[in-house]
Amino acid sequence: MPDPRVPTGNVTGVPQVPGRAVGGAGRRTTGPVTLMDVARRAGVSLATASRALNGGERRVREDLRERVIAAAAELDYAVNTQAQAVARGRSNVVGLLVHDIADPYFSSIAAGVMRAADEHGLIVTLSTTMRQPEREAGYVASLRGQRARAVILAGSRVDDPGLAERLQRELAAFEATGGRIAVIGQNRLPADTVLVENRATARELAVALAGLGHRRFAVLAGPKRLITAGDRVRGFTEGLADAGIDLGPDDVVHGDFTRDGGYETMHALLARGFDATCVFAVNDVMAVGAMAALREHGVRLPEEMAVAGFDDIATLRDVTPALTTVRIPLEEIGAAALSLVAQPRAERPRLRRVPGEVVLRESTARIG
Amino acid sequence: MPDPRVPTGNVTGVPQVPGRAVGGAGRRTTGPVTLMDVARRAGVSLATASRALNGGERRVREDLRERVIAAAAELDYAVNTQAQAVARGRSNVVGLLVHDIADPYFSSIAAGVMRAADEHGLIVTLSTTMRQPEREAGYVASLRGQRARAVILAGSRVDDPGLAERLQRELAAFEATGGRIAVIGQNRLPADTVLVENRATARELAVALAGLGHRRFAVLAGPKRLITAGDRVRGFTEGLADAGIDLGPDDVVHGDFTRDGGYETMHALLARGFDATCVFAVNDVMAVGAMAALREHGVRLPEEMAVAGFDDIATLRDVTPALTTVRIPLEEIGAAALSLVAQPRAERPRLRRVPGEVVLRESTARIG
DNA sequence: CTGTTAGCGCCTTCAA
DNA sequence: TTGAAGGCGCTAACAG
Repeated sequence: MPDPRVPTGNVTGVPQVPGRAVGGAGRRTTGPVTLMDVARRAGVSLATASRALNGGERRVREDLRERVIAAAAELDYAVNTQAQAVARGRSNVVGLLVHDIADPYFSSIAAGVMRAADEHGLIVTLSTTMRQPEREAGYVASLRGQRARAVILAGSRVDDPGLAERLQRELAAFEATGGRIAVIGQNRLPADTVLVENRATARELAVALAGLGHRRFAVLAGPKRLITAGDRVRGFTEGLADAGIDLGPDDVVHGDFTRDGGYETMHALLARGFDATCVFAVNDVMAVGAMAALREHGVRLPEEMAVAGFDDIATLRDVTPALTTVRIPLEEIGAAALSLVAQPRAERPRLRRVPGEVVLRESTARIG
Repeated sequence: MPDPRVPTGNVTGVPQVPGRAVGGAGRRTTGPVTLMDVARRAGVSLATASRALNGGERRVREDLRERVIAAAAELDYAVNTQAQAVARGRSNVVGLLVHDIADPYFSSIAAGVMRAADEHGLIVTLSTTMRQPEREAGYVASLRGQRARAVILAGSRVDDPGLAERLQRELAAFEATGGRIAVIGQNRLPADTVLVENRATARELAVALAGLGHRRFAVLAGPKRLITAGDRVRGFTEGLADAGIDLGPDDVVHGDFTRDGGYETMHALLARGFDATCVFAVNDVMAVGAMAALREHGVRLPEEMAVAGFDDIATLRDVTPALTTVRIPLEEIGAAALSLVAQPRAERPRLRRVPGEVVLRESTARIG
């Protein structure tokens, strides 16, 4: 159960919700069953009913306790969590902020968050920026209004000082009201962070690809301001340098962080002409788009062109040729982020490093 | 903005949250800024402040209104939506119930729900059953506790009278407290429904495949109790019958509704031996799993075996050979469901029919 | 148009 | 252990 304190109702199977009339002095309205109703039916006070139902410490006599629980079940009572939150000053909801929930990267993270939230008895509200990072701050403000217990920022940080400052202020305000914060991706905010080793693993990937005999590369780099994308490009460049390979500015082309982004930049590259044996797309979804574009141009994969991605998206593991990529444990990352915010705040921000793993598959054949 | 009534704060850019001391009689606590603080700073009453900030109808003098808004901005005030909901008796949250958010079918629907929710100023809380339909009722109860404005059931209905009855009772209770309900998929619940024409379109698909010359089929049917899966199998069987083709019980094998389900049942089928030129998997994710299994067995696609799926998952549009499938407008379905629950309840449940569209691609070559 | 005053449903001291 | 009562932050009559 998501929250053990919430009576599931219907234990007795008596569908008594509409038109119930309690005790001698029935309630006037037909609105939701309230704790008052339960208390009256059980013949106890409001306070006792509250303690019996919620009671962290069991300081209520057993028979009364049972009567209250029975009454709650009979009336199909469900505690008003909003009122509970107002009275207690804090709620049980965690806000999850993503750029696009249809993107498998985010939906995998979300799955992990949901699983962990369930275990912790927390409720998750979802917000999507529609890939407009400038909306993040507004959502954090909204979550502060909801008195959310925590917020998880799953989207990549953005290279924009103005935005970052506005977001930081909003986060500070959120935290000032007792909210917890976790960031997934980069360690650029003074908050608990699940750091994905984009740069280091992209570097390993480059070395591995060079080891396969590739010497000339093109990079589909994603949006310029997205730090996740930038880190991957940087790491990749470094890895190539390790192998004595130089990546010219013309070899790096920018575009959207989506399938269509990969498709279009690949098309542009093909139209312009380029000299490489291997294309690195900074995420799998783009890589798949690039593969489609290459095929349309009659380029045979992997013989005539190698392609590598990043993330190891589960749904994409069956594309052909199988995609060389970096495995990122997205679901675990989501779960880890939720665990962080479920814990009380530490003195210093916690940092959880998550390594990636290079996975060489058929899309990058050995050459030379 | 998600909710125009929620002041975004930080309009002035004064980071005044922690340690503010208002007017002569500063507040004792350092807790969240309250409407009372705003009212005091603006020199108006609580009611006026409330009206100025929320004011559906603008019945507050302009200068006062401005003073209140300025005060709110200076204090970085964010209305406590929980308290608001308690006072008003209803909240702005909609519960979205899916089986698995990592499944692209559900994440696409979720994307549509999010987009529409944003337009309507509603907040979405996500719940996942982890593919255990018996958990649905519990989540509806939890949403009743949250005083959610509505719930959207995105997962397939299940063929289980006991479960259905428990869910119905829970939904009735939810509705009795003023909640709205929308169901995606089958029209088996007395609630607004976005009906996906699984059966009719599966039938069309079968006819189309028969038109390609196929005469012997195998069906990866998914779980027995999942009605979405069942409807697709039924429609497909009917379509074959239209073409004078009989589908024997041995030609239909059950398994999970996932990629691995498709992979494993296909493997089982191959191990057992079967006589078909075309495999129909009841969703795309399973179809991709089946393709992987076929390849492992050295079966060439599509020459030696045709494969068809269902849903037209965007992320899977680039598999090779391109997958024949039925296009379902998942995002629009999600948006439609949200629109239904955003409207006031009608006398009779609304029904929105969503047709699918057969998309023939390379995975099902013409034979004969 | 503005302010006063009850609530909304629940939790939680504070006495008993 | 139990109950009465005040308070959480906000809204919505109801008077002015």
